[in-house]
Amino acid sequence: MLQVKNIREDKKRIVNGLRKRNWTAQQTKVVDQILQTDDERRAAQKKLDDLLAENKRFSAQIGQLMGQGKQSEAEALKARVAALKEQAKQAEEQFDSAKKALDDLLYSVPNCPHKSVPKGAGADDNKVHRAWDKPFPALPPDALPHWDLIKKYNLIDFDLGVKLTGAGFPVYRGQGAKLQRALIQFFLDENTKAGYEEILPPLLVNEDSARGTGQLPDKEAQMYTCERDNLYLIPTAEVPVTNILRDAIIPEKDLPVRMTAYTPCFRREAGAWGAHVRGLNRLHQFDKVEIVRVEHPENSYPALLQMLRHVQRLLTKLELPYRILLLCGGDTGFASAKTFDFEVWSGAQQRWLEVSSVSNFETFQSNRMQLRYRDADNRIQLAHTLNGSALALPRIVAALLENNQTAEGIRIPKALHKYTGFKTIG
RNA sequence: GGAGAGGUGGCAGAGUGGUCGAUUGUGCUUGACUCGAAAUCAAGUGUACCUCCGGGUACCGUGGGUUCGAAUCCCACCCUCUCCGCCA
Repeated sequence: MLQVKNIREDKKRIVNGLRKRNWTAQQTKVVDQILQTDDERRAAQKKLDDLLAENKRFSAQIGQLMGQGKQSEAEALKARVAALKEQAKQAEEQFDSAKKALDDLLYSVPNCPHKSVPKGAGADDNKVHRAWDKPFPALPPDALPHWDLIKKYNLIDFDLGVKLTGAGFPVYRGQGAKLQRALIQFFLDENTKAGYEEILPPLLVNEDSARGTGQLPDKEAQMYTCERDNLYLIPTAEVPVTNILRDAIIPEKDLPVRMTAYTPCFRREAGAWGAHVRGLNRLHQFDKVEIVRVEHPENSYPALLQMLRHVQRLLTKLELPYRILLLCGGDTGFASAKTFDFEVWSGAQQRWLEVSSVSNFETFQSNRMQLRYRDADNRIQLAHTLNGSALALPRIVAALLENNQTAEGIRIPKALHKYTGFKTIG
């Protein structure tokens, strides 16, 4: 969540930021409401603190008097304290309600987009950051979409998934399963080479963790829950991996922290179903390798670009046509200040598929989870957090299958040969 | 699942109603000694919020309660460890 301090210091910047998310002038009034509520909270806290301080002084006096055996004087003081206590109770109620009102408001406001983020309402307003300027792979006119290729070569069985679990839970088999494993290992190896520590985290997280990265309180509908145990199935590795550093104070010399993790991801995705979500385009369970960084604020935007270059290298090695979009304000995720999406060209579907989203959250997550570093002057500051997919598997597989189909089978890119153990599917 | 023990500062570990935000040890930082290091000595060393920048308040697993006063007493919950059972 945003820091009240920042809103207070630079309200204009925050309001302008929200306008870039296509907020109306009316909606941005919440910013004033926050400042006003914060004033109320501070006043209430001052009042409460003063009353408590007074109470404490009396209590100490009573203790002294009792020690000296002056019972009657002590009793007299007790009577005076009783009135104070009533006031303190009221002050506490005022403080609690102001605090809660403030938190509710803060939770409802998304991150302020970076100054380089364009204004816009949705996907149509995104800017192409890097276009694909080479030709697309030449496919025969009867090229098959991946859902047909999957059947043809018996790589993934959706019907079996329905039998075992339900729609959106595919069963990978044979070369399909091996391709999955190969990609995971390829990504992890590449990420490790780039300096990211490999993490294998739990797939279930508790409430604190879900709140830390911003899945709670709002987006509970997105997650599968284990209510009996009050746990959540992770929608992305970002959740357990970033929360590793929840409530931590990192010495500045240990920055940046770079981590990578493969996990299955579980998403309920109550939303549109139809042609665009056929096959591997949208699933309830899918595999993803994630990269997470914790950075010094001064270094977070250079780090974001580094992550971009890293993901580009992965796609280049996989020989996939891709483009990079800079998301506009309206399309940028709630917690993010700046997001780039990677899309690969899906030759048979003749459309771009999102395979990675790389974001800088600045202090939005770290403020929520108290992820801090100690600077050279020994001051404690919020760190910046970033993450990105490197990469999400299903759509990578879709593009690989579609773009590389030949009469003799599906060609596997060279970089994967040592992982798959085969050069073609078929 | 059953039985027991326990959750206190980076770590270890005291503290069973008042001057305890907390003894002590250790670690860490700085200084002294030293050619340098070790050892030794001295000082410092939690977090958050508020502030008239003097200071104030809260936090001893979490939430309630008793009391003028709670780390300490009471209630509920959560978690960890040990043993048994089950199990990859």
